[in-house]
Amino acid sequence: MTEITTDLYQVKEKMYVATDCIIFGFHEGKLKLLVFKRKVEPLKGESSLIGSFVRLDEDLDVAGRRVLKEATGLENVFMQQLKSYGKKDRDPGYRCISIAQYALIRIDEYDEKLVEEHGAHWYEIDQLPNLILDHNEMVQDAMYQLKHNARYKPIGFELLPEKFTIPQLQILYEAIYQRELDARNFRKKVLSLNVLKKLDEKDKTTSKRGAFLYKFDYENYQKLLTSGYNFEIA
Amino acid sequence: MTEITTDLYQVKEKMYVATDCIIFGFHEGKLKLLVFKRKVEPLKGESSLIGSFVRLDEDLDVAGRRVLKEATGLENVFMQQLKSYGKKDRDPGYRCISIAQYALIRIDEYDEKLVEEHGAHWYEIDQLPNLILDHNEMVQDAMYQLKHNARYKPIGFELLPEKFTIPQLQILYEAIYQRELDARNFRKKVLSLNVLKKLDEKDKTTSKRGAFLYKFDYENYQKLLTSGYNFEIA
DNA sequence: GTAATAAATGTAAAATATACGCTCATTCTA
DNA sequence: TAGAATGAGCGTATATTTTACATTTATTAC
Repeated sequence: MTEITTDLYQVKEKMYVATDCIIFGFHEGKLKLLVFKRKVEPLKGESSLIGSFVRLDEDLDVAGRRVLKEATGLENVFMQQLKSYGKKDRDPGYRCISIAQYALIRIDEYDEKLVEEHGAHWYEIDQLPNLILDHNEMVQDAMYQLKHNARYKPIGFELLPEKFTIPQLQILYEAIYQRELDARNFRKKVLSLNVLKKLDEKDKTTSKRGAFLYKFDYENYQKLLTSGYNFEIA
Repeated sequence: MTEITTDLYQVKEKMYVATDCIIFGFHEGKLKLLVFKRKVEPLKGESSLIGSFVRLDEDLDVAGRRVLKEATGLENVFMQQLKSYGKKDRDPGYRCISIAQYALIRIDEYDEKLVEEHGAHWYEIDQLPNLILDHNEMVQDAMYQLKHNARYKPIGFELLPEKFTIPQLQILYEAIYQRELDARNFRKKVLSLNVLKKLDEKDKTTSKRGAFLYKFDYENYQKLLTSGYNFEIA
């Protein structure tokens, strides 16, 4: 057996490695978080993020996607590592570190039944219940990260349906930044990024006139990225 | 025994948890990385980051600081979690995930003897040797993170001696960003941040006239932070 | 056909970033 | 001890970006 990672020490102790998922969604103009109810003791009935142990034959990111899929039915969504939480007594039962990963999902796409089976519930981001262990901290950190990332990468689009209007996009960014944005300036800015494809369709659910639908232009985004473009949004 | 973290699964498998340290320094106008030589098989003699298993009774960040101290003798330096590396086969010997943490140290402060004992060597950041396992990736990620962070948090100061001149600070930022900066604009910008205390001393090692020494003003920095100040540098 | 509603557009002022050249303080040496 | 040499330190003009703000337009409902 090879033993590679450490030079300094012989102290080799195994521990549990878990991953917890911070699942963001956007619905009715509100940024929301998917919160679960524990079904087993201890802390049965308490609110919590959804998580799982990482299996020995499973990549870390694969574990996150497995959890997400089992909780929501969704695959191929935006998911990114947030941070590891490794205080020695973070879990009172045994030593376990958790790598938190956060996902951005289109609420119209997830499987409600699956979610219900897990006792899940969407909460508005500023009306969250108290969560077990260090999950509150995870959510806070994820929220910070989301705000930060949304500013430089167009990840906001991951939370919207494939087709969306500029006003919808603005409301999303307002929810992320938790402040109001100027409609004219916002429109100017996002259009100037050249990553939106205007469609010939309109969405008329919010106005009589209707707002044009757009798609995110992944190809052009990639092209601009490699040419060293700056994507500061809003 | 309580079992808290997971709802979904009973699959509970322990694994090794390691931490690897990416140690940046700044010396002679160059950004450098501390690289170690493995002293044990397998891969004996290969270049590597320094790391250790995380102990069962040890917080994750404490483990990072322990490794850093044992490798360099330094405590109380800037250290921050980078990312977890968790591919199932990243270490050919056994399943082990590693949480990479990066440190910024003042090269004039570290204990050379300790470093030598570990077969360590400072490499310029653009002349690194090949490293074992996924350590190259860790360094790349850390470099990206450093560039990014240096832009919004005044972490650059962590790499300089306590007293430094503006031209020195500029050279550091040039090393981090890997491009030249305009001396007049750089000076204007950093001074406008109001986090530098000008001292009455001069450093005359690089010019006849001498350059005034400054200290980073942590107090004022904290004050400005809480008042929501924007710290974009360079 | 008119009232109502949100979508869409433009421009001027303020703030910020960039580009660029000269003087100053000090040391070295002739 | 005068003056040449060197990097430190400063200021201003221009370009770019951000902000603030008001009106018209397309469509539906009555």
